[in-house]
Amino acid sequence: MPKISHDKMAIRKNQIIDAALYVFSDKGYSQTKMDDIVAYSGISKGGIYTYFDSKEALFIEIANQRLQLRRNLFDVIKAEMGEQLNYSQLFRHYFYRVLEGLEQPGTQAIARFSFEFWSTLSKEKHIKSLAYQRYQAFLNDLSSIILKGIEAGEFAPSLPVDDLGYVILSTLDGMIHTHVIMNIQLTHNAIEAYSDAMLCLLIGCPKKECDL
Amino acid sequence: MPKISHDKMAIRKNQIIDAALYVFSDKGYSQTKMDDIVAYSGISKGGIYTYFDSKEALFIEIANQRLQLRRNLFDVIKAEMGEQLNYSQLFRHYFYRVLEGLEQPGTQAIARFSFEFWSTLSKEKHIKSLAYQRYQAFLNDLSSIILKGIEAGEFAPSLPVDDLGYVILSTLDGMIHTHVIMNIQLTHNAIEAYSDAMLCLLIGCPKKECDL
Amino acid sequence: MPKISHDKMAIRKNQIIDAALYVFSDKGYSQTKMDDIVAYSGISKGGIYTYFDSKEALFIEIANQRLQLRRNLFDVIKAEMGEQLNYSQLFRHYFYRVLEGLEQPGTQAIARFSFEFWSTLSKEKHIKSLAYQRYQAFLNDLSSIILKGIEAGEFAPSLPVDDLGYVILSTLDGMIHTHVIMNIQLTHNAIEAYSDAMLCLLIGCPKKECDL
Amino acid sequence: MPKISHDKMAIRKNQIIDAALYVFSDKGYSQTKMDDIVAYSGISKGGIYTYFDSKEALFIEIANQRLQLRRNLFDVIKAEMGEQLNYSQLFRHYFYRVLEGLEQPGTQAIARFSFEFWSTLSKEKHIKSLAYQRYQAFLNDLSSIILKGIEAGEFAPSLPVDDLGYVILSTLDGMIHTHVIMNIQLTHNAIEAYSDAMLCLLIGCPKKECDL
DNA sequence: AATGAATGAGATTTCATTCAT
DNA sequence: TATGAATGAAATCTCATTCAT
Repeated sequence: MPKISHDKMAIRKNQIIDAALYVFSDKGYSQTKMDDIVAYSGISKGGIYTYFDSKEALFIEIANQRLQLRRNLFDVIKAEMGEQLNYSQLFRHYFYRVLEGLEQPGTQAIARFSFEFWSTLSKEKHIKSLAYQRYQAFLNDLSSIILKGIEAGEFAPSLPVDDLGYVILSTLDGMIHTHVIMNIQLTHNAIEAYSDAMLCLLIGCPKKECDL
Repeated sequence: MPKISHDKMAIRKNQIIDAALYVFSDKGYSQTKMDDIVAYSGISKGGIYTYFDSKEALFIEIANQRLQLRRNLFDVIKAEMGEQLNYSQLFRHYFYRVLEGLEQPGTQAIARFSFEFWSTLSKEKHIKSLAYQRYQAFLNDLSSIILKGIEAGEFAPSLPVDDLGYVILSTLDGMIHTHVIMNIQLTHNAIEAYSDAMLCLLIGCPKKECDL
Repeated sequence: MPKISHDKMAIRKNQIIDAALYVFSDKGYSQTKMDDIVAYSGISKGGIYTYFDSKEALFIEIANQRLQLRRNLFDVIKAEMGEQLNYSQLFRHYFYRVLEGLEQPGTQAIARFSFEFWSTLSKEKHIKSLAYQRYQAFLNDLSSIILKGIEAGEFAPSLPVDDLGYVILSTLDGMIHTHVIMNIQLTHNAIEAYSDAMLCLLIGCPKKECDL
Repeated sequence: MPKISHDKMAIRKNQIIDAALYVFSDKGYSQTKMDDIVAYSGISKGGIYTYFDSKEALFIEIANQRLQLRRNLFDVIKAEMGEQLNYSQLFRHYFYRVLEGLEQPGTQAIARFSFEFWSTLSKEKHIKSLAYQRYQAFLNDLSSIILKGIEAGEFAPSLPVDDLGYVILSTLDGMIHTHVIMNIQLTHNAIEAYSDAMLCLLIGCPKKECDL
């Protein structure tokens, strides 16, 4: 019998999350002080620690929400495009959506503090395992779609699906990293080139031909 | 008229660099305290500050040395392989060299603290411009090789060379990032898949064919 | 809605002030480390910084309290002496009070670190303006008393009141400075001579006569 | 048999003194780094320490030179004014010379770092005794002139000459202090008022009359 | 549950002085 | 003598987290 209702707690939690997202975006992860979140959320230090064990926990909550969004993206695209979509187009749309989506306000900032978080804490045991879970979850999504593409006769990769998954996830992150961390302009042509390369991989362009 | 010779000073500088490289690798960039470098190098605090203005300057020196190494890598490969090497093979070798090279002791650690450095400090003006210079330098190297491949009739990319450069540099970083930061196993197959994808891009696999 | 009452906070603030006053007196301003104040007050480093932004702020608080005391001194003397006091006597008492008061325990030490503070930091903008405010406040007090003395027909200075104020404040400080900073014995006769000189000024001893 | 002549050494010493004077004036005593003096003098760190044991010794050398100047001031005034000068005029000239002299370039800066030096180091034994010597030397000069003024029938102080000396030296310092440390404007009227007051003291304005 | 004052272990950099060359 | 690289003991302020109220 909680003294305040679950609804109230959820509202409060969201207030905190929103404030954290805002401040992390503004200052980056390490430069954000708990006091900044206190100031922006209007909730007291103790209040925040009631709902989140640490600054880290706050990030992880945000990261999980973002992960859901990204995992849902294939479904969203499917829904938007309707049934006439083939798998190649699905992937193309996905890459464009993610990379062009970086220009939406706030998105780069989130990517920025996320990269910062992982690279700062990647050595900690519990962070390692968390990263692994996230990767696996995402890889599953990807693999199942690729497999469907293969079943549909559209994809014919010459290498195992999981390895393709590694490449796709990694390189997509790399495209984002160079843009948001190294601050290099990301052009439309680069996005197209990237998509082409990934599609080649999935479709299985004949190596011999390609490589001479 | 220096009190001690330039040689001695160079030796001392290297002592410091070596110690910093060791400690950064061991603890990561932000977790490294100047005291750690002092302890490991056996050189006094003031002594280190005689040669390097800050921890940041120490990192940048290391990063510059690594950049040289990476920029030289194409030449090294050419020299090793002799003249019979074609450009496709040159790139394949390059990708393998970089990615398999991660298994050499110390290499991952260096990548790790480098990612950490850039993601932590990427917002600072002078770091931004440094990142940009490094990117441009590297892009130049890459572009000139791709252009030679085109002249040789081996490459026929369907997109501008600079955009290809962005994709290659970014995605290669991404491959490394996922492995060293997210701690995901990097398989031989993934390296191969990655190389295939990049080669498709350079050779210009016919899009229509590829994408249906 | 403070977690602890305002009273408790005031007590804590005073604890810190007292400790700072003690340590400044003991070691001087620049030789006092925050750690000394921490040790002597028994309050944690962070606790002190909760109440005072810096060592400087701590000094200024002390200095303001002392300023109040000194500004009140004329009133105190009036109250003690009753109505039969004339303005000449008021000033004489004031000079004696201040200069003989230096022999009270702790007073010299306070003067000492105050001189140190001002001479060390006098070039900083915000310190300059602070010094100016303090001077003006004090000058006002002095001027209004001198003016009353004039109205009462007791004083007849031959120069503007503000300039007299400058001389009185400056020279009184000088008397203190020589004693506490240069460590020169301050005799009763010197105090008397000083008072005579200042009184001449206020009363307006005929110049011709004086100067031949 | 010195390897380099005394002349060369004297030149070198002066080079250092000049540089120190310049930098102390520019930055104040505590803010001056030995490296600043090295940079400005063009003489190496070791070189400076060959001639002066410490930063403190450097200040003391400068202070001694200035003391000589100030001690000579009475003679200079006498010489300039010729024999028709009486003692009252001598003192008046002296006060004006010192106080108006503050407007000469560099003079305030010297006063500033001198006050800083003494107030920072006044607690050290050897500094205390140095200050005492300087005071005595100066007091002697002053006393002997006052005595001559008495002999000449011009002065008739009602208090011992040494106490008058204390008052004159102290208050003159105080006038300077308020101007250069507290940054308060020093007016012509204030200087006149100050001179009047001191002259009253020397001439011995009848107390009863003055004080009612 | 909520508050926010208190904690205290750091972390970077400075600089007078020394001394090997 | 002259040089200037090396020393290393400080010293200020930060901030995630706790816990008495």
